[in-house]
Amino acid sequence: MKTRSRLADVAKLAGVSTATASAVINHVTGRNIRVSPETHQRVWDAVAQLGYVANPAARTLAGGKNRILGIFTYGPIFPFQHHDFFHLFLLGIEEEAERQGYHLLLFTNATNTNGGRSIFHDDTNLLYMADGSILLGLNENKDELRRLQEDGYPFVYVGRREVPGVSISFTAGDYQAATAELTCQLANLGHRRLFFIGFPPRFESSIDRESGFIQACHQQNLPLDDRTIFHIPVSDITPEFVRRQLEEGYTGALIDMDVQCQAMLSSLHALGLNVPQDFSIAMLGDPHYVWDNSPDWTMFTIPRREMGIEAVRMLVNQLEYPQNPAPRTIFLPCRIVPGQTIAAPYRAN
Amino acid sequence: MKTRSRLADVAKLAGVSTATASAVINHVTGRNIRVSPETHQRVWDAVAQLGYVANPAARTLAGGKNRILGIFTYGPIFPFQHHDFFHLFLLGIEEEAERQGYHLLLFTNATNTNGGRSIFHDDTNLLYMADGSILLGLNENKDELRRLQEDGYPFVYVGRREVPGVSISFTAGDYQAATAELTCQLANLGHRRLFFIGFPPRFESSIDRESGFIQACHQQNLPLDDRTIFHIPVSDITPEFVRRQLEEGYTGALIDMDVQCQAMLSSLHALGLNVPQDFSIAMLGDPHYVWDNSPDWTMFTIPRREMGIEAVRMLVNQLEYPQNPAPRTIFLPCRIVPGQTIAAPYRAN
DNA sequence: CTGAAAGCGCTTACAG
DNA sequence: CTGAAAGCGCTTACAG
Repeated sequence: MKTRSRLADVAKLAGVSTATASAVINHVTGRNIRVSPETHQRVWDAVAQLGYVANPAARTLAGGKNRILGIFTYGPIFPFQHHDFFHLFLLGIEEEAERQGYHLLLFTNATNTNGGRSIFHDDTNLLYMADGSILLGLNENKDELRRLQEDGYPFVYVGRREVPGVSISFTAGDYQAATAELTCQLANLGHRRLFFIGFPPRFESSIDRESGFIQACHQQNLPLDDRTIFHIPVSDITPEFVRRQLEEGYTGALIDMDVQCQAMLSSLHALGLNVPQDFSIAMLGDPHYVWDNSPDWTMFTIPRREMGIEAVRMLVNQLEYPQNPAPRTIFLPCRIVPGQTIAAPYRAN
Repeated sequence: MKTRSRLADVAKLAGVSTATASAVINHVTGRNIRVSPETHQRVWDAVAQLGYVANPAARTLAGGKNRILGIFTYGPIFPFQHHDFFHLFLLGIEEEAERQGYHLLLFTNATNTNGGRSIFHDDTNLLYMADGSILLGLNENKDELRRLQEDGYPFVYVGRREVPGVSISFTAGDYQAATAELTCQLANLGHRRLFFIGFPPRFESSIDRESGFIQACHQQNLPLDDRTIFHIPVSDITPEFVRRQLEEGYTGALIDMDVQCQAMLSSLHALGLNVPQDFSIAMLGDPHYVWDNSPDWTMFTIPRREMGIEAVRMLVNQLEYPQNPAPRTIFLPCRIVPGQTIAAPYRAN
């Protein structure tokens, strides 16, 4: 087992100082640092002869960047279910990181005492190993994000995140516009009463869908009352619930997730009703799970790959041009998928 | 933007030397290094007060470990196809890395001039950023593996890899045993003539399947001649080819991949024959793609998750007990999936 | 055009 | 029980 050669070895063999060798190897010669072609050649010859390879840790420590982007998720990044939640995000992230010449560091050793993951774990801010980081996942800790921002650590969240008091960078899907668009499509088909089932407005992504719905209701003059917006568990989407809605004159719904949509479907079936003949459903996102007998949902897809790509671009831009006041937030359009679950309302026929 | 505090700051605040602070923070107190409980407490108080987080690059450089495991693949780690090739490997790797307290560094910035990826890139050995690395992927460069081994860099390959002159650590699926088992099952059903379609023995995984087949043929006294083992492209698995094999008396085949198996199936259908009534097929691995009308294949599954887990364990063991002559190679059993594509041979009825 | 030297933030013998 | 000091392998002013 031979020992690795160091920059000093290269310098000695080439008959130059480590400063010169470093400059040559890092291709920073040409402006302030001028090196004769002969010296240049001697350095590269020495590198080749010794099989020199730089130690990235030393480079980092000496103040250079290490061209590593961190990836932090508030949970396992490779979940067990086949339909991998993060896969398309990661695909975009890797694709763009490779293009920009960055490695990816996955922070997996971050389990905190509550069983979740934390950035400020034990005695180490994990993220400082990387030049900057991409954060993903629903269960973020806003205090950590604030601290990160206050520390001046460069990061971008994949998904809109608002933290009171600080502004953080993110790339998000434009759920608001997509939800509004689907709502308008239903209105244009003749629906006059539409209701919404979403999650409590604890997550920005839920807020965006809900506000898209409300916005479209205003625009289309659809009524909003206490039977229009629901934050209820799947178990509450019962046939009784649905019957009540039908009695109120509702002819369609915008629903935020496949599980809820499927529950709605089951309840309609239980009442002997079909989609979209008797009732229209638009799904606000793409399915998380694979269902045996799933209709061809009318929905929008979340631009996961693009969100990953743009997050890397934004972060790299931040790292390489820190003074550049580039946009720190970006909304990417969601593609509307026509599907087969919306139609003109029954009563309108 | 406050500046990060260093170990020296912690030491000063706690009124101790950096050596003591380092020992406390790294939990190495107790044997040679004895620290009073009060000192211990003062150090941790200082850490908390300053929000101290260690710089992993400095740790690495100073000869300490940084608890980072590298992951190197000879191609994108997140391929575009939905049925993600690496997903289950990564799942196992992450799971075990988290358990062992290691982070994961994905080397994505490794594109070489040929469009592939290389470990020794430019003037840097990427892998030295990590304590040790896990390598995956079919298109490895054996020269790089040799150099890595000669440099004494700790790594484990997921999948059997043989490099002339050096012995490298790996975790592999036991394809040989699984192929032999399926061959024996067919023989026990009454098949006396079985043929094999595989890849040219350029990959260890192909060699293992082929030798498992040959071994079982010997054991079961099945004939081996020039129509028994094929390394042919999918396009050559034509009805003509199949008819020829049937004429030679073959009643079943062991085939190394879904694409080839499906081609075989099509050719049989074209001849008006059905599986398994007229012909038996065993698939040597699990499908890579999702097929519209795929039979319930008799096959074996590759223990991807377990291979990932064991690779991490082996690597960590190598890192933490370098003197420990633990097994450097491990073969994990493949699970046989009964399926519906093998049966007693037609002629035997 | 090039070199001597400081310094990045740690760990680890070694000395006491 | 604890500290002073060397050293890991680089980069980067700074001096000439």
